[in-house]
Amino acid sequence: MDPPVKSEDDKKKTKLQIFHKIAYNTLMNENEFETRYDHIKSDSEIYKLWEDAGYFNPDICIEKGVTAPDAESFSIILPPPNVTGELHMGHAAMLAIEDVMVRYHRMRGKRTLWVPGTDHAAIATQSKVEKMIVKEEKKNRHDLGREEFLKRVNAFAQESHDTIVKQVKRLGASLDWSRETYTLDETRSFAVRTAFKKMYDMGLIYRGNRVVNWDPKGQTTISDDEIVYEERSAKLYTFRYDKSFPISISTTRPETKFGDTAVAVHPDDPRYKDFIGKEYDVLFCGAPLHIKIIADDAVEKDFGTGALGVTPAHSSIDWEMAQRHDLPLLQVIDEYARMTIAGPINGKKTTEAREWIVEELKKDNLLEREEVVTQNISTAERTGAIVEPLPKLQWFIAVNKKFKDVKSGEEKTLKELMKESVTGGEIQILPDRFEKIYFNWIDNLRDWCISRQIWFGHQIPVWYKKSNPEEFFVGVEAPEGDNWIQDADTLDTWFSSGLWPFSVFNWPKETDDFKTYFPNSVLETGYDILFFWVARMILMTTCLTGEVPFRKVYLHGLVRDIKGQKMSKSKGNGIDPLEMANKYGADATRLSLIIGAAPGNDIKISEDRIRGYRNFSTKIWNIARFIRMNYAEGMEKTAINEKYKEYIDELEALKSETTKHIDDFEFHLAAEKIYHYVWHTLADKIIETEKEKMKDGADIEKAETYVLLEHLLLESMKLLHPFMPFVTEAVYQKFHPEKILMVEQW
RNA sequence: GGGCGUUUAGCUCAGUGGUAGAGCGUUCCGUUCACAUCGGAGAGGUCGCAGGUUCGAUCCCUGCAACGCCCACCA
Repeated sequence: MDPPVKSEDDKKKTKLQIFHKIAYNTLMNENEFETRYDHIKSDSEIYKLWEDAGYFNPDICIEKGVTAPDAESFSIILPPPNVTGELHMGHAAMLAIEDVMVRYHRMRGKRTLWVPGTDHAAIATQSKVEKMIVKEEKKNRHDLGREEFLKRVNAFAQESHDTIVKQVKRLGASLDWSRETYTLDETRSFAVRTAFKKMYDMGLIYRGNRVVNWDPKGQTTISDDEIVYEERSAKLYTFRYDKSFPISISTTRPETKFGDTAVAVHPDDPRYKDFIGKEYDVLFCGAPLHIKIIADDAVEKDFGTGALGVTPAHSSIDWEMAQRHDLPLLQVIDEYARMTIAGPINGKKTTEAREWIVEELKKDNLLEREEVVTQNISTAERTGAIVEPLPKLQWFIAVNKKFKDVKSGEEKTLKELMKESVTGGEIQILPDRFEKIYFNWIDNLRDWCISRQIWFGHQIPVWYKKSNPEEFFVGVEAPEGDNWIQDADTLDTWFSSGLWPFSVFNWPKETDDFKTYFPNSVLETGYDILFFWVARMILMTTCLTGEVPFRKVYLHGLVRDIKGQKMSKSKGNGIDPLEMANKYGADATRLSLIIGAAPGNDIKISEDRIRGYRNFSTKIWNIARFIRMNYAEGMEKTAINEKYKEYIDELEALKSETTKHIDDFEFHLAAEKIYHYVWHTLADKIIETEKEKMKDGADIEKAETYVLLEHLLLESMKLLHPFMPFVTEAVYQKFHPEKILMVEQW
C-alpha cells in the first residue's frame, strides 16, 4: 500500500500546528488550568502569541493558509489618534468596535486588513507643546525659532506615539503593525504635496484675498468648523454715522464701522426705497467714510432699523455682500485685534475703541438706542479667543467650482460630488439619521481655507520667487535654483487626514495594497468628527481618486462620565481605559463599551459596569476550567449524541443571530446575546442539568457529556472572541494548544 | 430660526405590535460542590404626558413637555 500522500495544504497545516504549539508552550503550561484568569499576565502573553504568529497581517494569513488568496477583502483604517498624549475612553470604544469587525471578518475567512497610524494633529499638538514650553521655560515658540521648536514638537510627538501604540496593543487591537503610518511621515507628505499640486492644477485650490476666521491669540486662520459659538450678552447700539446721514443702523461692534463702505437695506423695504443707489460722504467719529446705499435680500427688515452697515473687511456675510455689489474693502482692525485707523484710538484694542466710540456718539447726540441682546459669539476652538474676521491672502479649496470629475468625466463641483456619493448609495452612513446632518453641512459649506500660520505640519508646497514674490511655483518638489522661497504656512491638519483612506496605501503609487484594500469597507468613528474628518475624506478622495473612500460609515456615540459630561483631563472626570484594563482586564473594558451602546448614541460609563464584565470573564474561565477538569485521559470522544439536539439547535440559533447582528452593525445586540447564552444558558442551565452525569454517570455518559459541553463551550468562545479576544483565546488554548482561535473559522 | 437625539427598575442603559430586560445596587437563603469576581430565590417599572391607528401600543402616527446635541448667525 502506498503511504498516505500529504497534500501541500496538510503539510502547511501540520507545520502551522507545531508552530502554534511551540509558541504557546513557551508562554504557559498547558497542563495546568489556573484557578484564576490572570489578565495582566495572560493578556500580554496572548497579544504576543498573536503578534508572533503574524496573523494581523493578511499577507501572512494567506502565506500560512488561513486565508484563501482569492478571498474577498475587508479593510478598515484606524482613525489615527492625535499624538497629543494618551488614549481616552473614546479611543477605547473605537478600538473595541473596530476590532470586533476586524476579528469577525478575519474569522469569516476574508482577507482582512486594519491599518494603524497616528495623526500629527498640527495645531492641537503645536499648541500643547507651546503651552508646556511656556510653563516650563517661560519661552514662546519665537524665542526658540522654527527649527528648534519643531525639534521639540517632534520629540513630544514621538513620545506620545509610543505611549499610544502601547495602549492600543494593551486593548487587544488586531492591527497590522507592519503597515503602520504617520500623517507626517515622508510617504504621506509626498501624498499631501501630490494632492495639493493636483488640486491646484484642477483649479480647485487657489490663492485668494478673502475674509477668513482669524484667531488673534493663536495668530492663525482657522476653518469654519473650528469655530465654537458661545452665547453671551452684548449691547446693540443704534445710531447714525453723522447728522447728515439719513438712515440709522444697529450694531454690537461700533468699532468696525470705520470700515463701512455701504448701508444695505432690503429691496422691498418702503422706508428706504428712495435711498437705494445714493451715495454719501459722512464723518464718523472724525473719520471720513464714503457710504453707498445698496439693496440686498440678505438684510432682515425686522431687525434693528432694517438697515445694515456693511463692513466688507470684518464680517464674512458683509464680505459676500460686497462681492455682489462690488464694494471696496476697508480694513480697520489688525491681526492683534487692534485698531489701525489714524486718530485717538489708533492701536487700541477693539473693546476699548468700542467704549470710546459710544462716548463720542453720545456727545454728538447720535446714539438713539442701547439695548442688551444675547448673541452667539465666535470663538476659536483651540485657544478660546474671539475670532476676528479679517481679509487675508490665503489658500483655499473651492467647493462650488465646476471641474472635470475623474470618474464620470462630467463637470461637477466638490459639493455635488460629496452629495452624490451618499445620495447615490455608494456610501451608506449609519445610523442613517446622520446622512441628513451630512447634507445639511454640505449645503452650508463655503470655500475651505487650508493654510495655517503655524509651524507644525505640512508646509505648503508653493515657492515664491525671491526677486518677485508675485510669481510662484506649485509643485511636488521644490523648483530648481535657490531663487525661490517656500511658503512659510502649513496646511490644515484635515487636509492630510482627508487623504488617509488611500494615503496609507502609499498613494499616488498604484500599490497592490491600494488595489486590494481601497476603497475601505468601513469607516468607523465618533459622530463628532463627521464634518471635520468624514466629510473631508469624501471630498478629497472622490476628487483625487474618482472613487469613494469607503462603502460604509458607522458612527458611534461619545463616551461620557456618569453625569453625562464629556470626559476630559481638565475636569478630572476621565476614566482611564488603561487603568481599567489593568484592573479588570482588556476584555471587560471592551465589553463594557459595546454592550448597552446603541449605534450613534452616547454612552455613560462607570467603573461598576466594567467590574461587572470582569466577573463575566471570570465566569467564562471557570466554565472552561470545570469542563476541562471533567476530561479524563483516554476518554473516548464520540460524536455528539442525538439526544442533545435541542442544545445544538439553541447554539446554532445563537450563531445565526449573532452573525446577523454583526453584519447589521448591531454589535451591542450580538454581544449581549452571547453574554446571556454563556452565563445563563450554558452555565446556569445546561451545565447545571448535565453535571450530575459528569460526576456519577457511566464512562460512556461522562464522555458524551464532555463532548457536548466542550463543543458548546468552544463554539461560544468563537462567537465571543471578537468581543473578548483575550480570555476566549486563553480558554481555547487550553483545549487546542495547536490552534489559534483568532484565525479559526467563524 | 432649522434639524436631531433622549425620556423604560433606585442608578446607568439595552429592547420589542401580543405576560417587560442587562449591569450595578438592594432583600432573603446557601460556602467540603468549576466559580462568593459565585449559586438560588425575591422586591422593585400604569416603558415622559395627551390623543390617534389597531382585536391589542412601551413600540407605529400626531401633538405637547423636559433634558441634551448639532447647524445657521439678526448685523
